[in-house]
Amino acid sequence: MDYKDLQIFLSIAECQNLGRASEAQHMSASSLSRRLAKMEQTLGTQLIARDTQPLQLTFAGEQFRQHAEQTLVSWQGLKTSLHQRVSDISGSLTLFCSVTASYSVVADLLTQFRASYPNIDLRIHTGDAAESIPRVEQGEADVVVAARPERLAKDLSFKPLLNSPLVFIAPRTLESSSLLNQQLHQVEPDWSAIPLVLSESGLARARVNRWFAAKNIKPSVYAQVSGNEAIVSMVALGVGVGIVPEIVLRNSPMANRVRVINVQPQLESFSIGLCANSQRLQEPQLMALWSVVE
Amino acid sequence: MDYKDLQIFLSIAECQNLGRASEAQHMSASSLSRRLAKMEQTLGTQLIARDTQPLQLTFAGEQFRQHAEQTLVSWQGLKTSLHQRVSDISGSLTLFCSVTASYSVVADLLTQFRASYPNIDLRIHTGDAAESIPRVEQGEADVVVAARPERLAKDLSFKPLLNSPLVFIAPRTLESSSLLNQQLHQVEPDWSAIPLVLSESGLARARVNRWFAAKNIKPSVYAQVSGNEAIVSMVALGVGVGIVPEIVLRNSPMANRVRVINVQPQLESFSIGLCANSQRLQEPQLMALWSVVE
DNA sequence: GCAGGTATTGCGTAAAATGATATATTTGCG
DNA sequence: CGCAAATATATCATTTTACGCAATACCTGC
Repeated sequence: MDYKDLQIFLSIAECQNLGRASEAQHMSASSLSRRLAKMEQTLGTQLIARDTQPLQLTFAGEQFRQHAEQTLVSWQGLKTSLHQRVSDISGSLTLFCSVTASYSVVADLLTQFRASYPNIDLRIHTGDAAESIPRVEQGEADVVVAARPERLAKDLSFKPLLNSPLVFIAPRTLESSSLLNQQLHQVEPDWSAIPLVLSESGLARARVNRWFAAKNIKPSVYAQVSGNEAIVSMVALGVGVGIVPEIVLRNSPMANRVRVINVQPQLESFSIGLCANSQRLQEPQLMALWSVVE
Repeated sequence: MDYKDLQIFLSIAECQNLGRASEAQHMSASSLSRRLAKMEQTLGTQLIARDTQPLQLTFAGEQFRQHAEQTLVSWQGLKTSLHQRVSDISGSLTLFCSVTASYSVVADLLTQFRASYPNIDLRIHTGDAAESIPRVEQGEADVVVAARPERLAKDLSFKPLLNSPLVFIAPRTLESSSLLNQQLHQVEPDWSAIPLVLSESGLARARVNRWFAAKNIKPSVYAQVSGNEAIVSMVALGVGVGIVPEIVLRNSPMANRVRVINVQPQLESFSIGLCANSQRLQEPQLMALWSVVE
């Protein structure tokens, strides 16, 4: 039995459904199902009645829930009490990230961070992901969430949080007879005939340029946009094909009006993480943030 | 963090030394060391001061010890409370095993069993391991600890506990000029010239017979003994070469007067475990014992 | 300074967890 | 009643993690 199991169990009990719990825990539902089954096997009792919807705790499950809650509270208490000296460090921290990042990674990060360091005043600024690195270099932000650049300036430190592939997206248009759609159904479409919506600058743009250069193609750029989120919107409107990190797509309300198209070779993945000035990592607030990412 | 980690930590804290803790937990010291290091990394603090002997808890370690104890007590309580219906089953259970088994596997098994089912009166009989299977077949014992036979009678159930290889042992005699020693230092000794001390019967004897038959050798049997423990003693006295399960050797006070010799091919390992009549597994006492072995 | 016991690290192997996919099961609605 | 959507579980390939052994680093007491 693992503390992660306890957390998973509480999450399932709260969500009353594996799917939602799997999102909350950032794990596949199959994994949750198996871990729950294993807990039940360990205890030799059924904890959750599966023949009902929403899921309901059995008597044993209720007992276990109490144990799990109590244990995790004690654990959390221990952790914070051991960090007490640093937990009452105060001050402020300015974090810059894209809107997408603020919805996904940053949201989780903050939950943890606020619990451990309630006295640090965290200010979040959002903007185009391409601006992240410059902002931290120029000291306009203490820390940023950014994709790891090809060559990281040597006075910057990077702490990876997750990977996200860079994908081509096309409008999920109904008129399959459109010129755009005809092109895309070819094995090797004529890219010079396809209007593209690209980032104005930044790592994504650099990778796209390289991808086309490798194929010796001069792409036809319909629009250059600042902010990956806008790319999804424009593609959804049907103006052309765009290229965005998969995580942007996943968090976009337009995601269902757009489809991912497979290309070969695949573009290199983004490694998204925290980035800050190496010297300044000694500052207590930054150390605190760093320590939250285990 | 895992409940096993908590247990390991408590064990280290109690033993004040990794070596003893590793025996108590049936794990290698290196594993304990690594798991302790990982716990400290998780908590971001040192838990045990390594620069002192015996090992001493730091302040954080003391805090953690309290958390661990409290959590494990709560966990143990939960388990027993969920098994309450069966935990107050009473009755008696007769277990037959070899002396060696009673020292090693059975000792641990009993600790667990008594904690979970204090009202079951467990009677232990010890004797030659070769008698185990007959005893359970004839109903003289409710359950036995035995090596898994090649062909298990179909009305018997077997639950493995551990594996132990079957090894050749020779006296660790100082007179390296002895005839026996000269033979054994050959790459392929003349087995017909080496006096052997073997089990009178049982699985070990069957495997030994097969081993020699495969080499087309007629072994020279000096003595046939009932009880593997006696083999070690006789070999220690210098009468010849014996063949015993490694676990018998490890638990023998004669172990240091004897040495293991390598032979090719190696004899097949023993799988040692619990064995009982399949039908009778429905009886509450046997179910209880079975459930203790997770 | 040098044994003897003790903790840690490197490395190859073995076991466990995971996600993607396929399958079974249930729920809700026409 | 039956079909579609949603939900849980099983299977499989892959990755990750834990393990023991052996080699190394470390401390202790003489």
